[in-house]
Amino acid sequence: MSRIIAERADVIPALGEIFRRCGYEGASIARITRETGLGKGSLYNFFPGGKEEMAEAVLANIHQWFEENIYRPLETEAPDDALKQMFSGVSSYFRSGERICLVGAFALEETRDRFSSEVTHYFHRWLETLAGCLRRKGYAPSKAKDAASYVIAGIQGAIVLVRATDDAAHFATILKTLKSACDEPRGA
Amino acid sequence: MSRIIAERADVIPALGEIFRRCGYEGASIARITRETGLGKGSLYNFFPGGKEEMAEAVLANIHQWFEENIYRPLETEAPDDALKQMFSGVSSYFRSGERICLVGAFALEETRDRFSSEVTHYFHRWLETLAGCLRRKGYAPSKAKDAASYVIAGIQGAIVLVRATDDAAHFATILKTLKSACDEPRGA
DNA sequence: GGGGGTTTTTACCGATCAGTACAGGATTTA
DNA sequence: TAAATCCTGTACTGATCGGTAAAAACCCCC
Repeated sequence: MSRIIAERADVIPALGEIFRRCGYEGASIARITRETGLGKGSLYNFFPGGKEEMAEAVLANIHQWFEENIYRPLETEAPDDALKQMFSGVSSYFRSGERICLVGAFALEETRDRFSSEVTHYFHRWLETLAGCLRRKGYAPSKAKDAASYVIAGIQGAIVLVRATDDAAHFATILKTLKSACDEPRGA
Repeated sequence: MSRIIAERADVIPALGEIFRRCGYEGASIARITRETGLGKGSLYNFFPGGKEEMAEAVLANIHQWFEENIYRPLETEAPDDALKQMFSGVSSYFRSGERICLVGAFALEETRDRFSSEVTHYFHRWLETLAGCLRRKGYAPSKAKDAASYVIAGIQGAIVLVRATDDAAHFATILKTLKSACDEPRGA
């Protein structure tokens, strides 16, 4: 290990994986120190606000990733390209459902209240950028909104299903169906 | 309150709601005693195995409900009726997403490992009975399996989305789209 | 080779965790 | 009514929780 073992930014991804694996309550400080290799002092030096600040930093980091890799393409690129990027990006980001969506998990946990603004922001941005993309693709505004929530729910549910059944194959088939549903909108 | 305030069976639904609200780790014994009104002694009298046995009882209770109200109709009734029952039953059971699916939540939590057999059983039964129903409706076997996982993922994701956005309206529109997707199978 | 400031280690805090032990109260049985 | 059994409130255990404080180690610049 080099001189400075870790900076604050270097710890955040590791924190993210711990929160993913254990949830917010299950990620005890003792566990975090053990798995990051950082002592309590270092942790509270990086994150004076304690565990809550750690989780906020992780959520901000996640949001930034989605902003750059998912939302921005949905806003700026050609609809079909953007959709393709979204599905492939999401598939590799969540490792076919073996890596859970921390924001979705937080939405189900009790911690939902604590981080409600981050959680709602994440999903609102996703909903609005995806709906915008579908509008540009030719969807009527209200259909675009419905389809966006439909697709995002499908992705979140695919993660749940993969974790529950321990069968990552579900993920690809579900996303494929979602993608084709985007391409051939049906009447509601 | 009557002579015997509560029997074991009476406590289980209350336990279920607490686990739903707080998760497994977040549902402390102190909290359970407070919200059920039962003392520690009574709780450990009903559930000698402690919190783990409480959660198992809740999961068994949930599974039984789905077995009777969702899976059995899917197996025995006419496909279209069974599907209708499933969607309306699920919608009222999860109160349009405002009540989460405890099994799905456990699948995302760390507790997944502890209750993995119950979690996988719940989803496997749902997958197999729904796929069977779709086969009887005319789906090819492999299409039926894919559609079943697609629909169940959609339902689970709808719950996540409702909780995240605090907008229960998503639930009905997503389930409506899922239902129409069952009625008009598209090519994959 | 020192200061001076910043990390990091370590011990410690009160609170809470799940679970146990047991005594006293209530109920049932005789 | 008396005895036996069952139920339940309460106090307690050791462990762990998140967080703090201060001393020790470290680094950079002079």
